[in-house]
Amino acid sequence: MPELPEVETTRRGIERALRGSRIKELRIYDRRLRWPIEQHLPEQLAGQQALAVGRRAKYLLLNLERGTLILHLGMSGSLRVLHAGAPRLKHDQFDLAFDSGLDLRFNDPRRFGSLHYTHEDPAQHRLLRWLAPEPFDASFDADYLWRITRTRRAAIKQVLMNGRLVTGVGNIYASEVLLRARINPRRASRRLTLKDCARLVRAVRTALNAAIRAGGTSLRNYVGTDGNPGEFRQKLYVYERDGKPCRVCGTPIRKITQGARSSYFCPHCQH
DNA sequence: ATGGGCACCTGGCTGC
DNA sequence: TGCAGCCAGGTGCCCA
Repeated sequence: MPELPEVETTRRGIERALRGSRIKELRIYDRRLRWPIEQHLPEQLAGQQALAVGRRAKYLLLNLERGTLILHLGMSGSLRVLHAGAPRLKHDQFDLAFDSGLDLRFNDPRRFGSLHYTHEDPAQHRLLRWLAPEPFDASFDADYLWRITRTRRAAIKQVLMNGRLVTGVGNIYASEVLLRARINPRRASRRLTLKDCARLVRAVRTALNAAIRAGGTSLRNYVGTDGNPGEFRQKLYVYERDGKPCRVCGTPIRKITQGARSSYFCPHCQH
């Protein structure tokens, strides 16, 4: 479910609510996430203060005094900040209870999410080590995109979705970004010009920024930490708009399948 | 090295 | 109403 804007919206909500408070208890309701939650995690976390909440790609990083919690929302996960004792709902997987009287609750119907803990530099964790630069980092620029696409035959949509090449862009925003950059999702990556790469970098940043400002996109499960849905859905140009008129030129939006995922594009605006 | 396909899991919707 | 089939926001891993 969540791509970078939803994860960033979640990060901001959590940080505001939890920064500085101390973990009382990790209550695990179901350890069977994408990787089973480590058995002895509760003892390791109890008593630690939450110093800050960071983000790397779509991972949330909860900085504690002695280590870092690495949390991924998967396809259908969401985090909410609740008052202690709030009734449990179906698919609640764990609660991180704080001494402030607030609980951080993870709900994830499909259980594709994950929770890890490390005492080391989280950037060196096996799940984070290979990730591409952050989209808002200066190192993610037209030259970078041009360089990594020179020898690739894969469609540009696939490159946007590959976390080792580009981070933060998932299936919704890949289509949205390509519309904004006026590039057809099927274009072979190595056929991109330097100017295409420059437009693409700008499009990634503007699309992600606009979605963050709207609190993310809610389609099925996603809610922010306050329980409210994101409002970017109304601003989508192409995603799940097949057959509807392009907001730029009026041509019907087309839907195709790439790598078993749906792509949406305007056959008139994108080449 | 690259890229394609599968796997993990539950639920909602469609169409017979 | 029931049920089969398909689809859904991610990504690690195996194989050619």
